[in-house]
Amino acid sequence: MKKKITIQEVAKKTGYSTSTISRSISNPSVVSSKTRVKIEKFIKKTGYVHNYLAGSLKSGKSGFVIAIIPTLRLSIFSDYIHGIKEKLRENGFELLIGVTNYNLKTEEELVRKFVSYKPEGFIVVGTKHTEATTRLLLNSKSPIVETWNITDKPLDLVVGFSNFSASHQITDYVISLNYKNIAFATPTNEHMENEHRSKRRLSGFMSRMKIAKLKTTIFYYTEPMNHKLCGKQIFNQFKEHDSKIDCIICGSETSGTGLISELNSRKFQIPKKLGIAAVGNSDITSLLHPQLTTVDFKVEEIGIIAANNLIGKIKNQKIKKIHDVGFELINGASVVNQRTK
Amino acid sequence: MKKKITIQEVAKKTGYSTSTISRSISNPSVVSSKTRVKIEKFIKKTGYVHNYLAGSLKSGKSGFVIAIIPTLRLSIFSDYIHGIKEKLRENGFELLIGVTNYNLKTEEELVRKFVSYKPEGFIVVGTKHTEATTRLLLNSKSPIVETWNITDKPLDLVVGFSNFSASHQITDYVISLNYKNIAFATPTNEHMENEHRSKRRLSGFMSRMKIAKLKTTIFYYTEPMNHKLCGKQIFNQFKEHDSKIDCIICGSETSGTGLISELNSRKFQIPKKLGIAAVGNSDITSLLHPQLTTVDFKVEEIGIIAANNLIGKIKNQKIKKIHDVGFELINGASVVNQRTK
DNA sequence: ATGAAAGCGCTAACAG
DNA sequence: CTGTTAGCGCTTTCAT
Repeated sequence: MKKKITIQEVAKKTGYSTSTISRSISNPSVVSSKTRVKIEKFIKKTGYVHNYLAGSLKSGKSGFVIAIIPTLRLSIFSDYIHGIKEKLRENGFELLIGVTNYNLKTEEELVRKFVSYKPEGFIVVGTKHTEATTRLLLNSKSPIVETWNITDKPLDLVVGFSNFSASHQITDYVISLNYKNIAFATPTNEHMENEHRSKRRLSGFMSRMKIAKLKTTIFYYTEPMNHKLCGKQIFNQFKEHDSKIDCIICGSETSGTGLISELNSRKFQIPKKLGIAAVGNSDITSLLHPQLTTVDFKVEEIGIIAANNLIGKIKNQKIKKIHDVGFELINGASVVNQRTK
Repeated sequence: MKKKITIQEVAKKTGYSTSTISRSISNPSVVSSKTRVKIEKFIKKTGYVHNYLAGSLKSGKSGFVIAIIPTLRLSIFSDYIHGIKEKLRENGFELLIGVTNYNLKTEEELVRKFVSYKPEGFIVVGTKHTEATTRLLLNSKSPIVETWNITDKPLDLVVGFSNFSASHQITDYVISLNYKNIAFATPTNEHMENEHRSKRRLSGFMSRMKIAKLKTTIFYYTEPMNHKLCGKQIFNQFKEHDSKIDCIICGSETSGTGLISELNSRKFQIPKKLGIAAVGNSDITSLLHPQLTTVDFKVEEIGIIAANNLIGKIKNQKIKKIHDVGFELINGASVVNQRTK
């Protein structure tokens, strides 16, 4: 086992100073090509490995960016991370991921841990945090991007969409199809407690229904991440409900796809006997039949823009504090106009 | 903007030495509780943030583990990462993820970059790497776990399953249901080039078919990550094929779910008019109707065991070099016994 | 249980 | 274009 070789040895053996070695690694263009070639050859020969961590201690630039997400196991979040990661890679930053399981206290613990890594920026999901999280984040003096929601008072930057408007709009669309007895499915309160976004979606629905002067029904599910269970729970409430619901709007892509799957397995005809819509899209919706009518949040784009704006801020560029990426209506066959059917 | 405070200032202001401060942070139990409380209070008050990177430079332990995967956008890989991450977290390691897009040259570049982060271990997908990758990995002197395949000559450790056997077994099962004219769908050669696992799956199919003395048909797809496109391409070849195929085994969960979706959208009855099976499972299969009959690789378990074994090796424990986690047959309704139907 | 001293491996002024 | 110098902030023997 040969001993570890440092930049010092490379310097000694090649006859250059450590600075020149350092430069020829991190900024080759400032070194004469003769020198560079000689050094590179020596490095290749000996298999010297540059210690990035030592460098960042001195330079004060860790190159790390922290992204904190609720879970890695829903495709909306892995697509979002994919967007972030791509943008960071282009700019030479490295990503450290923290997973909260939708728990704000866990988010706090993650932030507490990650500040020790001296990251150059934070990208977090949501605009609601514990006081300690906020303090830690602000104290770090690094740029922060909040995502997946929009607010007029971000900690620093925000890139997202209005969960209220998204829900409002899908409800509006469902109403425009002449559905009259519409239910909204949402996580139970205890599961919403940490998930401000679900509440905003429920509000969006209620608000639009009030305008239409329609009666509202709420169904609940307890396992927001479990497609099948959401589907089953919603179906059970639907079945036992006394008045005749003609459309269910699910508060998430998870519950929406789960419900379609549940109904399919019961050969319950959609949209003939019941319309289904949702707030949120995923790669699954387009594989189901009928395809779910829903609102797509362009999560990868949120990731890309969040990373982009964060990097801009790191580089002291002037960045727009509030970026609303909006959303897009996905017109599936899971609802149909009630007049013309 | 208050200046950054270091361990030195904490030492000075509390009247202790830097060693004591350091200990009370990373190894509190060796410090008297009176001292610890005093220091902790001071830290809380001033918001001092420990610099983890500086510490690891001195201690020689970065705490980083590198995981390299083909993509983050297939749930099999995010579930796998989830398993790894969970185990690492329990043991105080931090995860750095590299994404290859199924390209071995990209894998090489990622490894080249990541060795500079002085990681304490590597977890890679696959047992096939470029020569340079192998050299870099071995040169790093860190433990390495190869995954998703099994080999009797791992670089270091391996945790996986036999792609050949998995494919062999699903073929065996399909044959046992008295299907006679079975096609196998696989990525085109140019897309397999870097993906040894697809070749092994094709071989498993061919081998079992040979034993059964059945004629083989191969269908190809060109975009292994695109569910819908795989499905369409396979369907087109099926439609234009002259002899009457009664079952298609798809080489991946992606193509399998894509094909079911495609057939559903054409109201093509499964398994009545055509049986569908696959090699590989994902969260989508159980939401489709009929549910895909396939082989499940227990990817999260692979992640957990890989991380576990890596950590064991880091801690100089004796770890079994080769760990075959096997696979499990998932019995969906996408195939049916041809005799009794 | 605590302190003093040494230095992990690198980068960044600054000088030439 | 290259070298000299002076640490980055922490951990870790080795003492006491």
